Amino acid sequence: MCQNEVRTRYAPSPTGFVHIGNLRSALYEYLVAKANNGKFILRIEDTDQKRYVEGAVNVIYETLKIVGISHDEGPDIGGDYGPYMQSERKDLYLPYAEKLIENKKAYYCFCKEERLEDLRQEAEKKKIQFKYDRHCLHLSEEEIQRKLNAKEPYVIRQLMPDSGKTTYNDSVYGDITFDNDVLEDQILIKSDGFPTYNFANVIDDHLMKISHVVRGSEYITSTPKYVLLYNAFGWEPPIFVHLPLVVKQGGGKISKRSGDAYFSDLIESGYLPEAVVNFIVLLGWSSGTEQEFFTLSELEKVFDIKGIGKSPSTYDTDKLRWMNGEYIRKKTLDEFIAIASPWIDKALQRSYDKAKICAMIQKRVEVLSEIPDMISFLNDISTIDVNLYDNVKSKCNINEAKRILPIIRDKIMEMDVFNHDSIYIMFTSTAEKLGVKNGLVMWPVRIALSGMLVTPGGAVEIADILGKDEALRRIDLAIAQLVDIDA
RNA sequence: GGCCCUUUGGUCAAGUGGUUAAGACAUCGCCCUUUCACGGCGGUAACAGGGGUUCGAGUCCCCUAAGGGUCACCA
Repeated sequence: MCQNEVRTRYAPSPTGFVHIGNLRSALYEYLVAKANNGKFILRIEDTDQKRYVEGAVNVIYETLKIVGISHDEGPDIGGDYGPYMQSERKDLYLPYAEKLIENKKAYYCFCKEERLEDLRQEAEKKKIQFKYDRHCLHLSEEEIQRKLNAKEPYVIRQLMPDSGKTTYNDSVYGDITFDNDVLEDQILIKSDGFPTYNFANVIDDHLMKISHVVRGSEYITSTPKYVLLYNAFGWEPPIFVHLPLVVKQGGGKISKRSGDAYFSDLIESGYLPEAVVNFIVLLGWSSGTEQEFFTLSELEKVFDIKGIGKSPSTYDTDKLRWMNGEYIRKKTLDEFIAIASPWIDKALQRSYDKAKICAMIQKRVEVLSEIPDMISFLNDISTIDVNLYDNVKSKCNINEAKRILPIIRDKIMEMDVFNHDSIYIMFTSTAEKLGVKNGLVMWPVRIALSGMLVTPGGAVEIADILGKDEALRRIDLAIAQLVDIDA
């Protein structure tokens, strides 16, 4: 294997859902690897047994699959550096921690959680930052051995230097320096025997030969601790690539309550995976060109770490909607029929020509979930609000409707061929004969056919979809309603 | 609060000392037109503030402010 191979990893913890910030990380990690002919590894970080969620790992596989990201190594497909499920690696971490203890870079801690809690509250009262007081650092060898023999629960803590500074280079943010004395003696091994994320990520990234650690910027402040760990082991740290956060409108981390933040929600409400990917990759990354539409495979070629910005970006649904609409419009009619069908079926109680409906709505749909409301009038309509006949621009009003509708009804009756073109000709020739604008004919017909002020498509398209019989029925109904109205 | 990071229009953003400071979404207006939408054309709108450095600063430095992140036996 090539020594300088680029290897990145997506290391989610299986909490049940993948939100878009998380998905964006996965995307960037994938793209950093692919743009450099590298490998993309999936590792599941399930060291917190308390947070285990049934089926969550499948959600992750499913999400990656829908998005079109495929991993080169992972729990489901194996690889040379497995296992890829951290819980299955459990026993591998302790020896590393013990080695650190030997080298005086870590120590056993037997402090009870209650004691820590008291310390924490005390610190809060004094308004100072809580930091473990190293109570157990000074235990004698014998004392430690005695407690160990007595099976007292313990954790292992990393011993931080208490002076000096630690600096590391980040590909996005540049050099970042921390005073060592702000670093707490963090826990490496928990009392249940599992490693903490803080320990496991370092061990695993090293063992799995991860070259670029790509992750959210919330890890910036804990990275010096990891660097110290790499140093303690004498390992070369990876290249760090911290990503600016995606925040919700108004600022703040994306959370469950901030709307359509979960990828699965987006898909269920009719956003296209490729649109979401395209939108999300542009949140914090720029190609430097004017191009704004990218397929995944294009991104695999042009993605560059240099294009990643430093400032957090807002998750703005307006632009996502627009972009989704663009993707919908770019589809062929057949493709659109395929993705719109479930939504049409959901809305329609009677059978109409789906292709005609799709041709009509394709340019008007931004998100698939809009479809049912858009076409529900095709089922049936309730009593028409006669005020809808009033329209200044087409010079229509109730009286004109009363005049025009019966004429159109008779014309339709005479038609043998009832399709888009013949309907259009019938309307326009009628208008011509009457010496009025097309709009004056189309307006009342469209209202009579739909009962709505705004419809996806005009009188011709709607009549065509409804068919001769239904169109006639609706116009008759409208006429009957108008008879009793004095305007 | 300590530490770290960020700051170009409402939003996404280009910009790497010299530009009339791009482009996109949104918004507004006009055109097209069979309502709406699509499409076309055009408009409004930004370098957080203050000091430096420099012939010259959105670009470099410092301070202030605002926002965010982080301070767990979560990741």
